[in-house]
Amino acid sequence: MLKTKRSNSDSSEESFDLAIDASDRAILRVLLDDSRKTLQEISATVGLSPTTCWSRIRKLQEQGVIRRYTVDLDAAKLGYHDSVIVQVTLESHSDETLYRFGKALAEIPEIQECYLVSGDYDYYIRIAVRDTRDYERLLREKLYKIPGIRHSQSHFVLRVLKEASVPLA
Amino acid sequence: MLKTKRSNSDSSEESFDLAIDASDRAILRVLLDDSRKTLQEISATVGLSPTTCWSRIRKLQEQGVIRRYTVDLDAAKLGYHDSVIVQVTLESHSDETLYRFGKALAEIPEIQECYLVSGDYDYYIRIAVRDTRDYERLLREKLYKIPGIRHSQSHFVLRVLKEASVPLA
DNA sequence: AGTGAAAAGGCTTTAAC
DNA sequence: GTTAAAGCCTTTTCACT
Repeated sequence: MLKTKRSNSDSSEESFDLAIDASDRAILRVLLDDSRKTLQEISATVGLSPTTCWSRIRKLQEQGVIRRYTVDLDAAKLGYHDSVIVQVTLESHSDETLYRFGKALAEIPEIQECYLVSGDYDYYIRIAVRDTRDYERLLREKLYKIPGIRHSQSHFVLRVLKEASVPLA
Repeated sequence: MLKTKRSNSDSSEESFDLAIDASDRAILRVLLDDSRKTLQEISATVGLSPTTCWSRIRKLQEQGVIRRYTVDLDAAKLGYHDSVIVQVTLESHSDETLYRFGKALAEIPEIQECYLVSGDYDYYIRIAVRDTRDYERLLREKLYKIPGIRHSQSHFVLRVLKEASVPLA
């Protein structure tokens, strides 16, 4: 097994590259598309026996490659018809400010994604909103209530071309 | 059943608000966290019988609220240790340019998310990269190969505070 | 590592309340 | 919406290669 020391890693205790081969990736590709496929169906696609697929899947779970089984929901059908990307610049870039701000953000349920990025220590946020009025309310009542914002810029999402999923090249 | 006509919707043929109550949301919350929970477990959490949960889940699937069952993968464990947010401004804002550019973007597997946003008709993109060298290669060999880019700005993701999931407030 | 058969258990459906 | 029950199919284990 190839083990390569990695410098960074904020999502794993293991700092080694895992031995994931083409069959594993084939399995993951099937599960990404439909995690309720039966072992027989998976087996037919990847060309291994159901049992082998099962033990590989179990290993992938134990390694944490598969973090969880979940559902993909249609936000619009739940009333969240729009999405807004907000870029926030903070007044202070101290560790404490960054930490406090990040924690406050994570508690807002409408926030779908939130990244601290390099450059000017900005946050990139994507918010799900019911409509423009809801957007205005969210910003005013929730986002701007968090102290420490120097500046923010919003962009409405006009079209979603691709949504999150891990590449398996 | 309350039916309200909606103006926009690019993800659904149905342009009505669906009748989703607190129990449905409770079920969805369980499934988001673990879509392999048994009906008995779900039933215990939401306080309805397994059969009722089952028929509600089936309805949610038919309505398209549940788009698919999938897995949540750890990108870092698959070798994608970093994430970069790229903001792209196009030279032309014609329909054809926007369409062609968007289509070309969607074909790049490393692109995790891609949004066309209002304002200056920019694209917001998040790319999964193996490391900084991989990032440079991706930009040079894939992104910049697409014609029509006026300007682009990259921000490395330093910390992920929250990842995509639909709010169920 | 992969395979195949066999047991244990859950899903799905129907029917009655 | 609920309970009960039946058949079917999966997952999971285990012994073997």
